Amino acid sequence: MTLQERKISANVKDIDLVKQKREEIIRAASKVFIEKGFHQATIRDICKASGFGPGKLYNYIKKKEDILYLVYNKLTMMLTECLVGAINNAEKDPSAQFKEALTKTIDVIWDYQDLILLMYQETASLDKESMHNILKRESDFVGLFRKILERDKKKRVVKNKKNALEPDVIAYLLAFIPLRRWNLRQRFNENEIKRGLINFILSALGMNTACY
Amino acid sequence: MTLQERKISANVKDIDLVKQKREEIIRAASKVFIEKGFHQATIRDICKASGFGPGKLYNYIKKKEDILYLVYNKLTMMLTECLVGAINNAEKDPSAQFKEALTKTIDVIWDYQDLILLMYQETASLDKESMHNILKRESDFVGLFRKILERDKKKRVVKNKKNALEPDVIAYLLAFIPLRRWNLRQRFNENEIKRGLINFILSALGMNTACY
Amino acid sequence: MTLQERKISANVKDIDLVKQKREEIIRAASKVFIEKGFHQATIRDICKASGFGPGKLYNYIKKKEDILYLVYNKLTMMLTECLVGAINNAEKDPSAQFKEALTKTIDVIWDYQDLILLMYQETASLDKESMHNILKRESDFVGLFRKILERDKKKRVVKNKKNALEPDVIAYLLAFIPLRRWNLRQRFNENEIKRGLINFILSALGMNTACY
Amino acid sequence: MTLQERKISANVKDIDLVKQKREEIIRAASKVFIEKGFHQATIRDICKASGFGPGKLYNYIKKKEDILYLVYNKLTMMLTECLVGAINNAEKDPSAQFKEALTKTIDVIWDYQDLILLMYQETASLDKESMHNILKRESDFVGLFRKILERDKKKRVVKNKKNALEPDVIAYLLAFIPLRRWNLRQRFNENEIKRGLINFILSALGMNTACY
DNA sequence: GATGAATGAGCATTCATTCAT
DNA sequence: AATGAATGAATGCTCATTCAT
Repeated sequence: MTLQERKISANVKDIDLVKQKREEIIRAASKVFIEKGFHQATIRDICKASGFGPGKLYNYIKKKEDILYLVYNKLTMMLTECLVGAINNAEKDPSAQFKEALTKTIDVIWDYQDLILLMYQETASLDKESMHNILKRESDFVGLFRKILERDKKKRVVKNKKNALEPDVIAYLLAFIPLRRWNLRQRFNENEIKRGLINFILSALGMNTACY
Repeated sequence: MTLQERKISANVKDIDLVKQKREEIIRAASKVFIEKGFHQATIRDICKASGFGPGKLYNYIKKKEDILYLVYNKLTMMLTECLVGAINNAEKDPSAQFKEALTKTIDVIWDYQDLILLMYQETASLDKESMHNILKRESDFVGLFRKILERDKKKRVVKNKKNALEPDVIAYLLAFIPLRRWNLRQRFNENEIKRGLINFILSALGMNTACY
Repeated sequence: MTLQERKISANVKDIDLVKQKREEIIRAASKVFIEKGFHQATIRDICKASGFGPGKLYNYIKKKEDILYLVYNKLTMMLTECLVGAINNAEKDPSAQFKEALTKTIDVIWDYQDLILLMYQETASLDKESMHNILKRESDFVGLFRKILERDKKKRVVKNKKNALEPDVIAYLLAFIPLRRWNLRQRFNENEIKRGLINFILSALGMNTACY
Repeated sequence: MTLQERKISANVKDIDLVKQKREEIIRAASKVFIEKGFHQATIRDICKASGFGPGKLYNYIKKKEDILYLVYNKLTMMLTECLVGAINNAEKDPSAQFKEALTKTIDVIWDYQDLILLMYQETASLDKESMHNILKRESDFVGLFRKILERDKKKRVVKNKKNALEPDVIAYLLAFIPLRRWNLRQRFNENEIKRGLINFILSALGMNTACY
């Protein structure tokens, strides 16, 4: 599950500078992409938001799409790290631990729902290699869930359903909030959405939801 | 739940001709949009695919985005009709009926997964009015599910979970196939995906999945 | 001073029908041209205003510009006839007669100021032949003035200035109202403008302006 | 009578460069507009004439119409400056001074007759703000004439006619040359036209024309 | 002679990318 | 390494004109 980053070549040689400037680009571009979408966002928009001139910007990327990849890369790194972190923090009993991991993950997803929505909408805008790379992250993310579910099944916390698709569906359910946000906003508040989703997942897994 | 279509004005007066030519446009544009996405697809692409010249094309629409709306409109109409049809076909016991409706809906979704993916990706490309219109269809779709679930709960087929978000999540799960297609293709075949999804939904609702 | 009309060929053979339909076209197009200008006005606009379809319209003209020529032709015919009429109506003494001709001409110009403005603005949009034809009308119009002024000079009504340009300038002054309309509207009313112009012309000619 | 320029925003930041490049655009576009008129002139024509590519061109303007405004702006600035300059050059007696100002102004008008004709023909092509701005220049120009005439009246050089429209008509007469050029060319040469016009104006004002 | 759908060259404008300084 | 003006192919769309019915 090592994350093999697609390399984006830069004119600038200083690796640390590249890393630092790309962070600035990611920060600015995220805002612009969320606001306008990838295609509507122009390089000029990103220049304005980042304070870079086009020449400077293109010293750190090769094409516009690279910026999208940088944003996605950052995001998927963060999400994966978050899930890994939540899981490894194993102090409590398996059930409570899973619930906590889920809660934490959903909290993070809530915070980044705009970017995650963007990711679902604009992944197709990536070239083959970038897309393959990002999809690999997602399948790693699903794999992480599979591992947790299997571990818990062994410990008999989760009722065995023998449904091989289950981890994929669970992982997919996590995108519920970003993808349904606009449809839910009028009818539910943040807590209702989060709790509703967690309860649904837990009961789908046959886990006790009493504590919520 | 009446579907209020947004009217797109045309230069051509003959209503039937407009209807017919727009079908051709929808057919051609669907292919192009699926292949390239809305923004990458040029009017010239759609002209080539439809055999229309730009002038002819613009006799039936006002702007590029109208074509996207026409495609969405067609799709959401079909999906809603399909679900309504499946539900009203009430001969069997509630449980069997729900399962059948679900199976049929998922079959249709499978057939149109490319377009549904497009819809999730490009809805943001619509103008306010069109987007509102399409989102309304989706919420009608969810409402349809809520109705079914509530009807079945009364008949004690479905275990009551008191989760107000449930219909939204179920409706959302139907988009699993289009949205996860690329992530699943390598590991599962059509039947595994369909059955896996149906089983997950049924067991999440607490319904017997033995027959599958 | 015979007005040699440029012939515009028509698909339709019936001469009277052509004449009648062209009158309708002129009526409708005048409104549209005044409102939007020649270039901004589309054939569709003229179709809408006239109730003609494009096919019908093009049965009576060959190109868009022909319509402009038809409008100009109508207008210059009317203006010339008006001036000729006013002059030939020779009952009073020369001085009074000239003043009356001037007054009447200016009244007509006032009524058609929109079209005359259009003519000054869009003459350049005509092709060579049409433009030549229209310019010929203008020089005929000037010639008419020259004739009057010379006749009056012999009768010693008008002081002789020996300025060969005078008739041209006087004719030009008649366009003062259409061309300066927008600059005058805020500061003067109809009567002030008309009287001011007439007085200026008369005193430039050295004629008594007491009666005004 | 301060001339409030409408600001046209540019992508290029260097103010001096903008000024310089816009001069080039004005130079090239003037030729093209004179030859073809504003609407017939395409951006490609202006690109070809200026040696600018469309991208470069649009770095200095926002829309095609801005070019027309730039041309007009340049022209009206020049005309006003010329008149102001001629007037302030007050060494001789009022009568001679007025004649000189008139002569100089008409010389300038002669030199720019093509552009002035364009201005009369295409002002309607400007948007509201630009048109308002240009009309303001014209009324300032008329105001300038009013001032001169009133000054001279006080000094009894010009016979008082008590005609409030007089300055407007005089200013209007200055456009005689551009607007009548094509009608005059065949019958008069440059000097005849200039002298004829000056004499007409002077005698209309009741000034001695002996020296001409 | 009327109808109105079809045609397609042409338009103004944008914007990712480059490259001289 | 930074700057920002220049590049120019490509885009969505219009509209005078034609022509089958």
